Amino acid sequence: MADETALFPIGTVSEQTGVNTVTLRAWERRHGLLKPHRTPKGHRLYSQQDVERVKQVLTLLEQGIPVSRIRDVLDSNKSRPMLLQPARDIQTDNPWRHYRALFQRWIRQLDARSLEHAFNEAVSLYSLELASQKLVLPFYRQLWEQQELLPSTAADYAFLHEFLCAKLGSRYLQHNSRANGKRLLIVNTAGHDGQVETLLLANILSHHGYQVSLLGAQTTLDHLPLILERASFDALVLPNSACIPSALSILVEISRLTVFLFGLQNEWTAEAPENLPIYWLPEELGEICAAIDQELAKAGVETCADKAGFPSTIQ
Amino acid sequence: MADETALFPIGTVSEQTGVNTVTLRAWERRHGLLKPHRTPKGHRLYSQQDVERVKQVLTLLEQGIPVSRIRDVLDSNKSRPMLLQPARDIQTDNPWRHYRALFQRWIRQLDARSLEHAFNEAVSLYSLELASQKLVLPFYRQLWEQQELLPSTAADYAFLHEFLCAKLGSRYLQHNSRANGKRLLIVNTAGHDGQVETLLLANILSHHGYQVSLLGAQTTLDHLPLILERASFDALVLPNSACIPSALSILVEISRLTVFLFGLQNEWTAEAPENLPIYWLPEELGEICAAIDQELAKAGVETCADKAGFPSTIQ
DNA sequence: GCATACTCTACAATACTGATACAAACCTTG
DNA sequence: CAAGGTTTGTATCAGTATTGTAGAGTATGC
Repeated sequence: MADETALFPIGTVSEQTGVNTVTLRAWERRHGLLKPHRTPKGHRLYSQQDVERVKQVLTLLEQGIPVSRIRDVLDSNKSRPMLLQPARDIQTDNPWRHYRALFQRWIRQLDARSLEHAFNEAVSLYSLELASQKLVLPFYRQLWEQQELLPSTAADYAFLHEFLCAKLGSRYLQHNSRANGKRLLIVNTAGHDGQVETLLLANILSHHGYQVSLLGAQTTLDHLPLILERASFDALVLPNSACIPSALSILVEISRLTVFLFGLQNEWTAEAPENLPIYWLPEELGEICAAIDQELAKAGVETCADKAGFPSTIQ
Repeated sequence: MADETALFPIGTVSEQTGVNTVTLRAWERRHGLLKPHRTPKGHRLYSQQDVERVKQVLTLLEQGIPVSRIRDVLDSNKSRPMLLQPARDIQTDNPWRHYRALFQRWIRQLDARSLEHAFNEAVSLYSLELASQKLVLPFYRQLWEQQELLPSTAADYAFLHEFLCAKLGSRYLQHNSRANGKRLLIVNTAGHDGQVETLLLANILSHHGYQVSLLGAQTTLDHLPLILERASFDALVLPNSACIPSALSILVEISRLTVFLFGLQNEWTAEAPENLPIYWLPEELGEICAAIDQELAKAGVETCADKAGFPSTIQ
């Protein structure tokens, strides 16, 4: 269990990161890179976040950024979460090229550990939304296409898929355990191929504060009414695929839930029923939360006015 | 028997937990980690909860958290909802009944957060191996069977599957990033159905220190030679399914890798080639690491020698 | 009466602390 | 390109903290 409250002594941090204890102290003394808590007697106590920071420092070092500048780099990114260019060297023009190269390398070598490093760094320097859109998803989809043609890349795809499921699953659980907002049910009716996209969505939403429940590929629309009786949700999120308009309409009418669809729009969806609370999520990942917030706020108002007296879930 | 009110003297606790009596007293005196009841004459009397607490302390110690901090960590967890509740039910007779009930409840309500709490607790009180064997896998398999018959339980299965993938993936990455041992390649040729078992295995092995790379369901035996050229591994771990004896034999001869098979043995495997380094992993999860350690140690010493002599794990 | 437990002090093995020192690598600058 | 300075990782040191264990002396329980 990764307790947020857990604090580690310097030796443990050294083991976990591979940085000499002496060096850790030197970084702190010379550059203030870390400011661990102290015991009353002065022993350093590092939090899990400190450990993460050390790992970030390491990856920046690998890119040839001098230690003395790293603090500025890290702190300036912290204050402006989204868009600041990280260190200069990396990103002469396109920051993602750098990460693409890293991804390529670690995936070819099936090195999950290094791949995780690269992933963490990209996400922490930018954001999950941006990193996904610019790096992860294009890469993943490209491998998927290749894998169908070239058997030699099947392993790359299988490896990345497994990695992304693990990593995104991990973050989803972490965020979700702290989430306190409305309850969303995400159902991946798209099967294996939709797994990564679904997990990504779950990540974004739980990070934003929604309490997300995730259902895997064995569920179909038919099951949903039964499920919705058992637990109360504020909205339903579905992939476009395997959504039969009529079935969906009926579902919405019965459940009186707001439904969000994600993925590419296809024919029928252009003519989606207008009088039902069915919405398309924007393709831009960064806009998804705002879109849901907005519709749910509206729905929240309507609900009270419209169907006053009814419990928010169906009966 | 074994009511929750049972109280043990310090020696018994020491035996049950492996912690020296002197140490237990020191923990109490120096850090107030435990506050056992006392007889009128001052002898310590520990409850079952105290014993559990000691075990929690041990797992935190393993993570490198200093004894002096552990009290805070445990107490801050206590203030959070789930963690302390089990106290009574757990140990009446069968601790797993308690968790089965919790699992049932949280799965029915699709409540990932509570489910995670229950999972964490079971794993930290016992071990992943034990919790998997006694609780998680039986539960998972039961749902799998039900789900084929009763459509109403399809969601339960889909939910648990997704949860386990996320949770096990998360722990796997965490362990793996600290692992420093030999490199293992686990390939899940079994597809969706093998995902949880494979992740479980990856967890156990990476926790034990092996550097584990994980390949998902798109890989077949045919791909492996290509893959093995790109990255070096010390051994290969495969599910029994989809293993054609002849193909496997050839693969082993070419790659000169030790291969471990997991899952139920089927017909052909009884007659597995005896002169090749192909071994079955024991069904008992707790014994898997030892088995691999043993074979790899042997292989390491007499790499190219003839290992016809020892049929230990095969069979 | 013998095994077990109690308290308290002591001790050895680590681990951590700040400070200083030094060599190698990386810069300026002339 | 050479001289001189700076940066950075590591080594060392003396002093202190932490932590498991040992022992002495005494009390309890079956």
